Amino acid sequence: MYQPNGLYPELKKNSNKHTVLNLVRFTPGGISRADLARHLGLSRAAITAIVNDLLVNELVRETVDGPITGGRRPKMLGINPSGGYVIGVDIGATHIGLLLTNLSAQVLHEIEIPFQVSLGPVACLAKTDDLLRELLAKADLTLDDVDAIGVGIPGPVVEEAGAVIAPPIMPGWDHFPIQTHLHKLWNCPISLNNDAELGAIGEWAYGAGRGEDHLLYIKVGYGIGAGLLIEGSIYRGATGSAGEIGHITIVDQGPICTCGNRGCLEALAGGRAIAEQAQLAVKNSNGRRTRLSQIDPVESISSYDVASAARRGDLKAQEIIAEAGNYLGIAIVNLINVVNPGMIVIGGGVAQNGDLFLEPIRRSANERSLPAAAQNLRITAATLERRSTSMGAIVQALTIALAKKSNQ
Amino acid sequence: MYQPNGLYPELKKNSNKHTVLNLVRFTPGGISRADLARHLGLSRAAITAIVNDLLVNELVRETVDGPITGGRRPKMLGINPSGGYVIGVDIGATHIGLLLTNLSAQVLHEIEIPFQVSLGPVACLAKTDDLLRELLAKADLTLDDVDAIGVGIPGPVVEEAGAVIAPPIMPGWDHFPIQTHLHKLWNCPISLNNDAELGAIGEWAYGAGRGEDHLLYIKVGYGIGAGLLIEGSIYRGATGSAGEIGHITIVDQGPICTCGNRGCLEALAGGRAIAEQAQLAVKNSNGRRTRLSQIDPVESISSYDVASAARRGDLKAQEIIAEAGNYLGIAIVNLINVVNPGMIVIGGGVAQNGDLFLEPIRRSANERSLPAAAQNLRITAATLERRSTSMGAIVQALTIALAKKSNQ
DNA sequence: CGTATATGGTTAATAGACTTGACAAAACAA
DNA sequence: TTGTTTTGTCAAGTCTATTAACCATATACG
Repeated sequence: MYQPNGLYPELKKNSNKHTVLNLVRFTPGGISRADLARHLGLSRAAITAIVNDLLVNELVRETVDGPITGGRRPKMLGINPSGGYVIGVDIGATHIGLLLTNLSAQVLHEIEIPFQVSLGPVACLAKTDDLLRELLAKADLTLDDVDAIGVGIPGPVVEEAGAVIAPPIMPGWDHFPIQTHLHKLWNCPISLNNDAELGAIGEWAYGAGRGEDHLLYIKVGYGIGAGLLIEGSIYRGATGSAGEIGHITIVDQGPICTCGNRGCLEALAGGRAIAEQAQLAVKNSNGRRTRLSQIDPVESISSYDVASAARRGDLKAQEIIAEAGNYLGIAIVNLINVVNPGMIVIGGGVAQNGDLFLEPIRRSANERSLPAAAQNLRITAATLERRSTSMGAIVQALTIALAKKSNQ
Repeated sequence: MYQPNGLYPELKKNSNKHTVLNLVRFTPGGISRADLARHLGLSRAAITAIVNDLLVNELVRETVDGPITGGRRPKMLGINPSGGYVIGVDIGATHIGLLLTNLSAQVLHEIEIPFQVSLGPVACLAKTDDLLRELLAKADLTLDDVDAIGVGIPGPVVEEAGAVIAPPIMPGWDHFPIQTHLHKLWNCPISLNNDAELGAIGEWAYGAGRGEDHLLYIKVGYGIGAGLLIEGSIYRGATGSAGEIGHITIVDQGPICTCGNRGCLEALAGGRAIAEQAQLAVKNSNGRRTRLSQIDPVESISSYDVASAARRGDLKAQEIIAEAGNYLGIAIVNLINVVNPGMIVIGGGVAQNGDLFLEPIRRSANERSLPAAAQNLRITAATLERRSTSMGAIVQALTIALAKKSNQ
């Protein structure tokens, strides 16, 4: 089951209590005591004791009668949504998004604005602070009402430092103490994570990857990153930079990448690459009218514009998207042979094109990866769409909030 | 600490007892009760009880006085070597090797012969059976004296089936019931694993990767495979084929590979590719005398011959080895960004060339992988040399043997 | 040398988590 | 209705680990 990261190691005590809490959290529709006993391999009596403890602390509540089983009907348990709030923050390369939810992860309020992360940490975090206070004002709440805040950032996070290391698309952020800075602003427990990791957690908890033991989430936004979830916990590697697939080499002497190398995946299939190719195509089209050429100035064409034009039938845009899918397919075949996931979920703006983008990937996977790994592998688009990362941040925040409450 | 695979799930009970046993097994020079208490986060009193249980069952024994600590000198604990034997079997693409050890993994006898795994499962397993009985005869033992046998095989193992799926270098083995077949022959607990995974375990337990939490072992033999050890346990992925890196694409329209695709790593840097390039080089050398050209017939030149010639100064052989290292470097950069290991250990025949082979790899890693992942990453050659895989098989066999004895 | 202090290991009493086995509650089937 | 099945609870007992005391053995220092 889901095990949170090492921030609150006291969770190792009372481990069954926390496993129960996690099963209640992540089982759609709730779960009965008898099912908990079966999942945990404990007696029903033991579960009764654990659940009673969670009931008196008002973390969990009995919701409805469960399905008919041929005997006494089970009482379903769910997280008690009242008694607290959490916030999820998604800082992307070109946007900032925030969600406010109750303790059962139901979204109460939401804000999203365009913002360039390259403007640096001070400006970006100040803007994030403004937005967070705006979000709280909407809900008529203050920071004291918030139990925990999860934050996602598009670079490799070193957990102990609460900072990112040399992130190619985040100039100026290297080693900036993000976690400490935010803690000073908000005085509230904060979980800082990589955006693709959070996307994986979000889709695993509430989206397309529900219940999958070996989930690989690939985020194709301005940059490209991957989050790997193994039996419900993030795999971060030795120094926290696992899944940084944006800078693996795909074409030996390909286009120059922001990281300084050539032919990186991100420089071929990332949102930035897609936008640049579309701009180039419009410039070379000699004024022929297409959906893309109507955008003015040409330099403002974004990957979202290309994606939207492709969905509406623009042939050049479709070609650009399919080509990006093709490059991503090559990278994914390597990932399949190395990681052998049970499911791959593709998120980020470009992935919302569905099969146009996914088909080249599926084709590569079937043709080029080993049968042992390609059998039973599902490749789908993210179902939380723009919210994958911020819902993942909510999951992390809830983990902290619920752990705090259950140890009072 | 090391957790064995799911074969004997009753290990989940008495988990601290087994953690103690594993710490005793894998700590060089043994470990004291006080250190066990610190590692496990238990009281010294609890450790005393657990250790007494292991002592009366003769699994563990007090060895020597430990180092001076400024107080009473600790008594070191080690595995009791007497009372049982295990066997490790390494079935490679072109050889079969067997080790016989006592319960503290000290090698008592050893056999290795050349053998083509492509001759098929029936012939290969019959030959293995002959060798195992020869090994037992050498030690004046019978199969009844053997507690468990670990077996390594160069293809992706599906644990539940005890078989391999579509292994490119093992024609005729697809879905053959290896584990059942061997169990009928030997009537003894058997652990069947992929050879690269066992290499990783072997180097982690007794070789270059001791104590490393995120170890990637890469085996460059006739084929190329990788084993990933995360906090002491093998990562197998969803269907058991994680780490099959031999067939990731390196050169888009490169040479044809045994798997049917083009430009696979194995077809560029595997032992087979190295041998073929050397044979070609000799044929094109117009009779110039080199170390390699003295081998007759030319078709019998193996990757071991190339490696040995390179070590003795043959320039053409060195060039071939360095080029293979270069291709492997490209693949490893991708692995570093995806898996973010703390250490990479390179094993297999070619790796015994040391820096000649490792330098191109280290150079790629530093130039092309992300700083967050490349910092603190060590890349070294395997120290168990030809025994990496068979010692890994011994580790797996010992895990079964000790679990059996401690649950009596 | 004797004494203070630190570490290593054991013991007995105690606390907490889980199991066992019995039983009531609530459903279905005849 | 009665019998069967499943869910949930209760009380007694078991097992594991903790606490706190103790002894054993080392160093440091006057």
